[in-house]
Amino acid sequence: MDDKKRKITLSALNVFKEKGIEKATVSEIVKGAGIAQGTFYLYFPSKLSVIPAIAEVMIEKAISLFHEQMDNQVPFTEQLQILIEIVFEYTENYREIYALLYVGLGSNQQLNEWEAIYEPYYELISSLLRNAQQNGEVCDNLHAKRTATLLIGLLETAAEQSYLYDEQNEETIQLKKRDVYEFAMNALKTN
Amino acid sequence: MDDKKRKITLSALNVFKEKGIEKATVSEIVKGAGIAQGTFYLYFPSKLSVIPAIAEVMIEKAISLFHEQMDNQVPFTEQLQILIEIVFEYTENYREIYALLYVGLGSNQQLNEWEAIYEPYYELISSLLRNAQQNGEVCDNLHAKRTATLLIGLLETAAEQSYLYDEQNEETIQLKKRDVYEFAMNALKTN
Amino acid sequence: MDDKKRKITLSALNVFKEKGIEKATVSEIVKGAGIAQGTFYLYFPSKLSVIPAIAEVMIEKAISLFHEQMDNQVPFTEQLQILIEIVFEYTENYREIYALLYVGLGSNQQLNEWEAIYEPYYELISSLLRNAQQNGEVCDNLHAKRTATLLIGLLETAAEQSYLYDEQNEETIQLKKRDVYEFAMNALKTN
Amino acid sequence: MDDKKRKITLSALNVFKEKGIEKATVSEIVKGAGIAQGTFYLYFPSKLSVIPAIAEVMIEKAISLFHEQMDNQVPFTEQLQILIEIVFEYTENYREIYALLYVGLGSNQQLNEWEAIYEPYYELISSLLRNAQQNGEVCDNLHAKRTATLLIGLLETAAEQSYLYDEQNEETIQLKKRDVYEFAMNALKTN
DNA sequence: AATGAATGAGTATTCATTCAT
DNA sequence: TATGAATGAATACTCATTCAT
Repeated sequence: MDDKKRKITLSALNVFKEKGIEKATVSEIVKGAGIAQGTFYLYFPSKLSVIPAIAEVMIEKAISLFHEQMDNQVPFTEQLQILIEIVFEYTENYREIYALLYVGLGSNQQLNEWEAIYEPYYELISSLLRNAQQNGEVCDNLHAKRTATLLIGLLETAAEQSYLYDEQNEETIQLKKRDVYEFAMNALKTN
Repeated sequence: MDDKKRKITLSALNVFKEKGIEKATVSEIVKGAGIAQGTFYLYFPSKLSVIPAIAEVMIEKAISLFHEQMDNQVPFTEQLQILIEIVFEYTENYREIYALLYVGLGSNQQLNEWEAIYEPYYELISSLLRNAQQNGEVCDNLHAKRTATLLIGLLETAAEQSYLYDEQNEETIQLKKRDVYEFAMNALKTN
Repeated sequence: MDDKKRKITLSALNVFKEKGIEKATVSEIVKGAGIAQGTFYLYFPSKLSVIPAIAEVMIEKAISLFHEQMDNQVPFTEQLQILIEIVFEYTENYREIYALLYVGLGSNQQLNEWEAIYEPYYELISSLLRNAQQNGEVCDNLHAKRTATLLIGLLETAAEQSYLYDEQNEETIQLKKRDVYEFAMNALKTN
Repeated sequence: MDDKKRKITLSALNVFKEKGIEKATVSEIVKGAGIAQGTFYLYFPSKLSVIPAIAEVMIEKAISLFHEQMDNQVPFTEQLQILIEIVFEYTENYREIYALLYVGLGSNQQLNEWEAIYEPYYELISSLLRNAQQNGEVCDNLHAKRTATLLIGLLETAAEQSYLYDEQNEETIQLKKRDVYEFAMNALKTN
């Protein structure tokens, strides 16, 4: 991505996170990016059109977290725990912006883009499941890609519930992680 | 709820659904409610303060769908299918508004209210699970309330994915329902 | 004056003093008067129409201050000092509302009323001057009524300057009183 | 002053004069200034913040009237008459706006600015008095600056009374000028 | 006379976007 | 490419006044 385009995207990410999409001003975004007001419009046609670029950046972050922390050598039980840690970690940091993007893309009628952006992430989890199936750790009957989608949905929802509703002490968060681990493991395991 | 307050809430629900919260105008809301502009402010202090009232109405609708369609006499496998139908049905109708409320409550800093409003719905599913546990249809080790929360999250996420990403033909939706049924049933069943 | 009318007038005086005429609300005025919103309009046709009633009350206060403190037996030099004290005292308390009324009456196009309301006060000072002229303490050539008008204007302006501009320590106020006493005494005395 | 800022100030002066500060609309002000609505806010943060700029313009006008009409060569008796003419002239033109500013600055809590803005005008009159004192035309005991303040107050009040109360025929105005001339001359002259 | 719920006209201010430089 | 001054459309909220009770 062009250097300035990236600067704008990252600045917008911060401003959207702090103010929400509607209350964020282009003026603040360009201030954060260190460019002039008009320059913004050389790279994006409108304020809302930055949103898909932000979504890309966020999935990049999730995927790079995955590559940093995931270990292909360990058994699936452990891999699932690592995955849960990853999802909880990025949810904690990006929960608000994630919800904003979800709505923002909706109002922007670019939901199809949303799916395309998520695609590589789903694929990553799919291959994890396929490996586990080959090792007999995960039930063979499950369709890897579709199950990956459900699994990610489950983990993200659990993380959101954790950071959204609960009083957010370390204890309840650990409890939630264990709960969702048990739930998912049961759902996936060979009988 | 006061008659006028309810009229305002329902009108706001419709307008928010069509335009989104930020682009909705109080002027349209009152037109829909058949009252004068100033009257709105006798019942709500601001445009955003209608949001919790809408959330209540929506949970009411979900709960009444549940009471209409759920059958306490049938086995849990069938109850789960009914539950999936219910969640997919209200998600189809209220997905956008649901997401809007999520963000709206957030910007309104009333997220704790959100949990309180959801509470009776979680409790409803909990009792379903407890009955199934007594009948030996669901694994006894599971904590009913916490599992209910995860289960609802899973079903809602699946429904959202279905209506959000997919091309929304009847076939893929049926496939998604089957997938999530299998996934959840595995997660819950006694071994 | 009718009891309720007086209650409304006094409440309006307080609210106007605190908020200014434009920012004062009828709602606050009636709250202060302990009556209902609609009752206000049984006594006054509009918010601005209370202003002349307030002006009357204020001149009443000035005149009653005069009757309380003025001593007809003492020489004019001393009477002038007493008059200065009176004007400074009511200016300190009612400066803001006085200015508001001045503008308020203007926008209300009732300036002629303003003069009529002031009339008894001017007359009071006139008779003071006439007495002093008979006693040879004040120059005989001066037209008592017209001089009274100038004198009141001078004293009120001096008091306003004192409370408006200066840092309002007791010392500068005493200095101002002495200045205006000398100025006025020179202007009035027989040569 | 910036060209646009001056245009806005002068337009606001006119609109305030016609409608009063509260009833004046920014929309009218910008129409009069020949600029767009938003441009107003590039130069002033709010409608009320134009007031000090107007006050400056008005004192400028008073001072330039003074420089045009005052003659340093003539005796003080004549200078005082010229001064009275000046004060009556600008009071006639700017009485309403002057009162509005007085209240406007008050509600704006910028009364200290008001004094600072008036300062050069007071200084001008002071030097007039000092010259007259050197020529033995004005009593040496008087403190020039403090007396100047009282004198201006007296003249402005007299002019206001003249244009405010009286029926404003040329005769009563001339009478008022003569009255205030006698009053002031007595107050200032050497005995 | 008294009430107070309902009305709806009216306006300052913001900010995405443009365009002359 | 880059700038940033200028634009002007768009809207939540207030509050004096009314009127059915």
